[in-house]
Amino acid sequence: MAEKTEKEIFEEYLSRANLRGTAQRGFLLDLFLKQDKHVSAEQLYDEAKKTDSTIGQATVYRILKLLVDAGLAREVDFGDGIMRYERLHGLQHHDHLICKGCSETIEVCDPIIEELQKRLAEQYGYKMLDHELYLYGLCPKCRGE
Amino acid sequence: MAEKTEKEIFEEYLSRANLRGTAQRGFLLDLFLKQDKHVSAEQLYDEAKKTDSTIGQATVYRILKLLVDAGLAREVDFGDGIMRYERLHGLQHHDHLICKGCSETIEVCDPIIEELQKRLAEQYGYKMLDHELYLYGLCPKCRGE
DNA sequence: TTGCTTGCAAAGGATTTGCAACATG
DNA sequence: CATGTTGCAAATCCTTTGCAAGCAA
Repeated sequence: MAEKTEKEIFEEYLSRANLRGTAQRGFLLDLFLKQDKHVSAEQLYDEAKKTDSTIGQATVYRILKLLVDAGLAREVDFGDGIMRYERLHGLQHHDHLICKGCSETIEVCDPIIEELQKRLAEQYGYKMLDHELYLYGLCPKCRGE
Repeated sequence: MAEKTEKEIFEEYLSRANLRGTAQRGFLLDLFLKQDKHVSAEQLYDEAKKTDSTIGQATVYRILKLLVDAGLAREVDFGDGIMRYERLHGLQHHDHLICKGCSETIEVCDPIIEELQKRLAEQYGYKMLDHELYLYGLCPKCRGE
């Protein structure tokens, strides 16, 4: 059996939550999936306006929240006051390595670190549900300058 | 030779940066050091008003920034839109384990994880300067409920 | 005296919300 | 058709900034 598509997941989520399918929801899901990097609500809004100039930003904010609830997106917070969203479904978990010089961001992953985090939480009796790891540094380019 | 006190560090920082010592700066430093948990600007402001009802919140925001610059405080961001500040000087680095049920926060530390993070960054040619790790889970109490 | 600091209030920027018109199931 | 949804604008929240008066060096 093939894996569910994002569209199927989203529709299933909507109907289970007694929410409705609308043109905006379908359109913004597609547009969101086309982004290959994390996007802010404003970036997605600007992108969306190119196709549908009547869309409202509140709609973009609201639908991004739905995507998070549906398990299709996750919020990433680089601490600059802007919430960004990235695809979650079908991609492996990763953390972020951020250059303090040029803001270039790389997705990284280390299964050993993940495992150690889980154990660390358990040492305190916690059941770990989630984590966020941000590594800040200087990329090769900015190191040299 | 005894280690420098926070007050000394702050005064040194101020004079090196051509800034002035003021009653508010001394008072807020003392008050900040008395907190045993991270505080938000607003919490510190409320606390400060008990002693000095004329202090302004802008002053609190400004002085917290100074403490960060002086290396005496660090910002922690739990993702709820409120920036919190905690003591940095003289205390070992730590990360945060946050209960999603009751918001109880524990400071944790694992030197092995820290080392692996540094190596992970180096694999990508980055020089790691800093990191943030937040572990979200359920504390023993909330696990049971 | 010079110019950094303060407190106040207003401005700022990201996100949320109230509401009337609209569209879905 | 009952209710969820949208777009707009206004409102919110935390934080920053402009400014005139106040103070440190």
